Amino acid sequence: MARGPLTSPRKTATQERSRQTVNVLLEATARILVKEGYDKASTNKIAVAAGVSIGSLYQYFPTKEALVAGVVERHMREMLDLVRADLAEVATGPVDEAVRRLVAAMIEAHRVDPKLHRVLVEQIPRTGRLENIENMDRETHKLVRAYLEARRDELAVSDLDTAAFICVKTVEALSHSAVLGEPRMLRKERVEHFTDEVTRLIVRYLRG
Amino acid sequence: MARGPLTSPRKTATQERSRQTVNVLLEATARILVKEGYDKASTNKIAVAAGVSIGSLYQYFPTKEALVAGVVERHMREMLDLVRADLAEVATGPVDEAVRRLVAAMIEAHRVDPKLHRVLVEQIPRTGRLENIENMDRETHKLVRAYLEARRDELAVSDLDTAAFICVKTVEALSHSAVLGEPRMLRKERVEHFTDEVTRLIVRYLRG
Amino acid sequence: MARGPLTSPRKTATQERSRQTVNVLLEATARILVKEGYDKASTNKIAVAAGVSIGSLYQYFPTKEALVAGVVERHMREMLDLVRADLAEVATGPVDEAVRRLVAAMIEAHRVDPKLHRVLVEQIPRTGRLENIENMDRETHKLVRAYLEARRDELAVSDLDTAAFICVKTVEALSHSAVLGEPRMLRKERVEHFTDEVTRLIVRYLRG
Amino acid sequence: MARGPLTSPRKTATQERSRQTVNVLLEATARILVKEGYDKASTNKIAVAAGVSIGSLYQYFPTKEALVAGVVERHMREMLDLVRADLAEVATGPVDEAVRRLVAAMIEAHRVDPKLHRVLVEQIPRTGRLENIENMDRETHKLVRAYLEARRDELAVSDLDTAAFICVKTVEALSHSAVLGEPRMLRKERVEHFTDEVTRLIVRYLRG
DNA sequence: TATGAATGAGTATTCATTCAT
DNA sequence: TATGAATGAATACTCATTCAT
Repeated sequence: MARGPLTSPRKTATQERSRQTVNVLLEATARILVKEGYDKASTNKIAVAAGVSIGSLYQYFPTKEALVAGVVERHMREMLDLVRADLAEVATGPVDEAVRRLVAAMIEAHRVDPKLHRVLVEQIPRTGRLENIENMDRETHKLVRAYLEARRDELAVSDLDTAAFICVKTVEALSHSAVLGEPRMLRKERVEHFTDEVTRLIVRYLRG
Repeated sequence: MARGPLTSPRKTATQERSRQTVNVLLEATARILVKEGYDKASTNKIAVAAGVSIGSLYQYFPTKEALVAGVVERHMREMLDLVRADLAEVATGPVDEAVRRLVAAMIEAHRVDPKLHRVLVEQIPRTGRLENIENMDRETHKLVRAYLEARRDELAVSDLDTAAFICVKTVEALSHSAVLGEPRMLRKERVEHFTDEVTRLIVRYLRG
Repeated sequence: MARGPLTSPRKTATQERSRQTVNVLLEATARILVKEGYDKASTNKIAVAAGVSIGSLYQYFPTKEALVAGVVERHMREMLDLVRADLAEVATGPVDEAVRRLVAAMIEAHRVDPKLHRVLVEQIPRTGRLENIENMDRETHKLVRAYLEARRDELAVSDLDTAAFICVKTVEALSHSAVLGEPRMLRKERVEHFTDEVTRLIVRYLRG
Repeated sequence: MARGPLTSPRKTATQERSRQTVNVLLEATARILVKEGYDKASTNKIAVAAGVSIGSLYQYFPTKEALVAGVVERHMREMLDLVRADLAEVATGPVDEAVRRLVAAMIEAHRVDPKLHRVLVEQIPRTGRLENIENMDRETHKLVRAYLEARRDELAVSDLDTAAFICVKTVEALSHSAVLGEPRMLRKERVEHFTDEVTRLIVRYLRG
């Protein structure tokens, strides 16, 4: 895209500054959400924590909902990226390997920022733009469904949608509960065991 | 009902009136929680909806938290009672039958009041008395673990705790998602199918 | 005291019971005032502390103000009685002895229930029946003025009212401040000294 | 005003506006305290009286206590400043002159805003920042004690602390009672007389 | 006469959002 | 474009008092 020298679509200083501010605000929001919980995370507190005036905050995010949605989307994207990357690597591999990777990736994804994840899942009111918190699952569902479809003849499943639904929800729920509710289940010496068990659960279901 | 001569421990009018008020308040709270969500469910609104003065509300529930906790506990008890009753009936039966009952009961439990369930799970801040929302899972875990222990020699599981954890969380998550997120998966003609699938998932895992 | 049989103005059982209840209520009020302060001393709390129903409380005292006024009046009467008794004993004695007794009595009076005294003086809103908290001073003023009048020719005062005003207010203020603000000034070994000083202050003023 | 080259620390418009708001709030608070008494002086009423939104009130004073403390401190400072100024002028003068000035100053101080003074003294709950209402007396005590120390050899007092305590409390109590309780004692033609009497009381005590 | 459940106006305080500078 | 003072509706909760039983 960049032909000559200096023609590269460099961001203007202003654009750069804006991006900066947006970033700073999202990070401050995440921090405050974790520290104070959703209810006590006021936009004024967030602005102070970000070192940005409340006026500027509203320049970039017109409502509190938009601000929180920003954090949610960023967090979910991060998690999804991990899963997507891992799944891509095994997209053409055997089922047991693929499932194991899915499980490991999902656990890893929940470890990106467990405290933030908990707040987002447990406390954010699902209204407006925030209704779609479960988007990640929908995306994962698509990926898994596509994989199952490709491997259909190896599998003993009647209904691809139900199968994908079960795989994704199950792996997600177990990762979530293990990371957030039973951290001792994921101590170094036991992660392997846990991953094995979940993998077995899914593989047997799929293979029949 | 009172045959004997005046000895029956009949409730006083006063006690009866109090019990009434408490009930009315819990019901109104549930209704408002569903209609407005946790954040907008103000105690004043609830009192109006209950046809009770705000003063009376605070006579019975000293904080908003206590009021919501009352609703949570009642709802969780209802759900748990369903599961417990069904599980008791198959406590000595074969694994596949028991699992099928667990799955069916869990779906049924999530159908008691799905909208309320969603609000309670998604929006209630886990602080103080409200921290224990997941108690139901803990109770169910105990029941399932006891069952697995009794049937240990039929099962191919190494670690009872992990196995119980996986069973409960998985069935709970799938029921929850199906009832709340994919209601079409539970249309009359498909409930059977869905129950079959989840049962298969668990049974194969346990039987090895 | 009772000569004839059964003619004594004996209180009926009912009257006795009423008097009891009133007493219990006044005592509970004083207790709660000391423990919680005026603002947090609610009539409901007082009723509970008195072991009396809120309904009964309002049968005997139609408003919170009346209840507190009861306590104020009782307390002020107790204090005043002490002063009056001591003053009566020296009503015909020499000035220095009388003043010393006034000072001692005033200190004693402030020691009857200093914590209650503080609450009554510092926190009770002076409205309605409560406006007259300073009544005690007015009574004492009369007594002292009468004494000064009787001894007028020994004294070097031009104006009896001003002199009485100065005596009473001064002794009262110093007793109050010593008892409530500088308790170390009234330790056993120093009471004498303090009493001496205050006595000297007043005697010199009066004697000229 | 700004002669020099732009270096004058001129207040920004913003700072000026803030200072204004604070002032307006303190004045409204004093007004409402006088008109309604402490208990009925709600923050909302005060905000309305100040022509300021309730939100702004809380921007500057985080609690009702802080607001009232602001009024108390300002009022006590005003009173103290009067006393301090007068005392400074006679710090090296003879005892009778000094005492007379102290008495006159104290009366003057109580006349700054007698109604407000009454409310502050009689109704403010002594908790937190408000505990120190009697600070003025403590300050005055220091000043008087220092004076007495300097003049020690002219005086017939054994104990400087007790003497200072007696002087300050007595003069304060008499001024307070005269201004607030017996205003007729301070009518034009009688102030002189009253001041004389109080001065005599103290001077004789000190001189022995 | 005693009871205590019920009342509801009133309180201090918060916080998302606006807008003059 | 950035700032932060200002806004005011809304909130959880209290308490003196009433009145049906």
